[in-house]
Amino acid sequence: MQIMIKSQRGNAVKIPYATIERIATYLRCMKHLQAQGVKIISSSELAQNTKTTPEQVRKDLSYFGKFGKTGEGYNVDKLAKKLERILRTKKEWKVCIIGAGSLGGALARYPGFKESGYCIVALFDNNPAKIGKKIGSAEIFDIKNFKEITEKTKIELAMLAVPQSSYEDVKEILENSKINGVINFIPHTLRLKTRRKIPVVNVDLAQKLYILSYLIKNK
Amino acid sequence: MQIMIKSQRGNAVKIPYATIERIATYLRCMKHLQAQGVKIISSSELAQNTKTTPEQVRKDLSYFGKFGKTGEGYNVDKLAKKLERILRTKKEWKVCIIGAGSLGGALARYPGFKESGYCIVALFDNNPAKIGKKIGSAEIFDIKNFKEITEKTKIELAMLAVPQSSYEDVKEILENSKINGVINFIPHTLRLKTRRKIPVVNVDLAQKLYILSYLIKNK
DNA sequence: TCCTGTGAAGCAATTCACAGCT
DNA sequence: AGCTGTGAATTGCTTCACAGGA
Repeated sequence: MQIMIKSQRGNAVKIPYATIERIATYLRCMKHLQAQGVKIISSSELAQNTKTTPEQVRKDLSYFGKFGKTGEGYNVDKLAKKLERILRTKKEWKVCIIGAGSLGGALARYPGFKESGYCIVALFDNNPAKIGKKIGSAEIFDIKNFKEITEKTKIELAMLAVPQSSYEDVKEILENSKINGVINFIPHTLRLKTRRKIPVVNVDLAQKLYILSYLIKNK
Repeated sequence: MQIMIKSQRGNAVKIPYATIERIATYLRCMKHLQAQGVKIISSSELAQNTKTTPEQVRKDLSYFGKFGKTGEGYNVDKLAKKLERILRTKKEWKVCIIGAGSLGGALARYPGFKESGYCIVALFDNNPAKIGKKIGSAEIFDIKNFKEITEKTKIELAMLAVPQSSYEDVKEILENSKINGVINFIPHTLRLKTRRKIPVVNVDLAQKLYILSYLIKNK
């Protein structure tokens, strides 16, 4: 899977999906380095911290511009800013979580989202006992009001953390909403059939264990 | 990244990593079909359910053998069994979770692991208030006893769900243990430096949001 | 001397196209 | 007629190797 972008000169360029994944990882690494007060980093050091090769780092970055200084490396603060700009248009995205069970609750409490500029502003559930309660600063709303609340609050992203049995219901709710992107933790490959194309990132937790046991068996 | 396996005839074959990921997804799909009572499925139907192409499905499966019937499709029960056998050697793997916070707790309660044959048998934490309590059927133990308990109980897999600040400590504990594989939810690229190679699958939750916002921006 | 940036080469994965079976 | 299995062709990704700048 490749992603088209416009280059600085205006001509279209194809970017490998794997490059985007690594760019996000480089950014995370930059933030750690900033916290440690590191000012300059070379492609080989960055590669070591992200399980890749120096050439790969340089090639990945070169899709988006020239960020380094020859013979020296990359300025950590500057590169962090550039990578942020590559990955998103906004400073803060508003995110909701569908499903206020243990997984939904854990996602709501996960500190990494806020740190990265993704703000969990609401949860949705169909359990009356949960509605009205708060997790952190995010309130739990009735899933019936999903469309209304997300549109009023301008929530663009949703994370799905409901049990498998609610999969079809949630799919329909999303298709009728104005949500712009979805992270799906339900073990089904989600494909929303709407006119406008809504990107979906599927995360299957059990799949990770299958892959792990395969790797152990065949390492 | 490619993975070498021995083919039926004994010669080594390279398998794309992406193929393994898809095989795990096909298996999940097979289980849904079994639950629905579907007996036969074609490569094109399977492809539709897993966001890929029929050719890709057939090619993926062909690395491991011939599982279909010409002109008909695949027997769901039979294929499910075959895929299980491709992905793992054991019926049940014992898994522990390091970190009994909200993420660790959510993973311990996640029903999908047990359904797939991965049994959460223990959690580890350093908070005395939590030690001795239970989540589902899994007890929370003192992280100090990690090596002893995992070896005695024959736990092979670990999932990391501790805060970033405990990253270095946990890394050391794992390196001194007999754990055979790790799923890492800490936002650091984990690379264990031990003599025997321990496979690690890194899952960075915030990274998924970065990717999503990139896809929205460039769709 | 050291490290970036990048065309070109090499390698890997996917898609095509069709033979073959039922 | 319909669907699998698979070499061959194609496309895409990574690695190489080196020019060029500090």
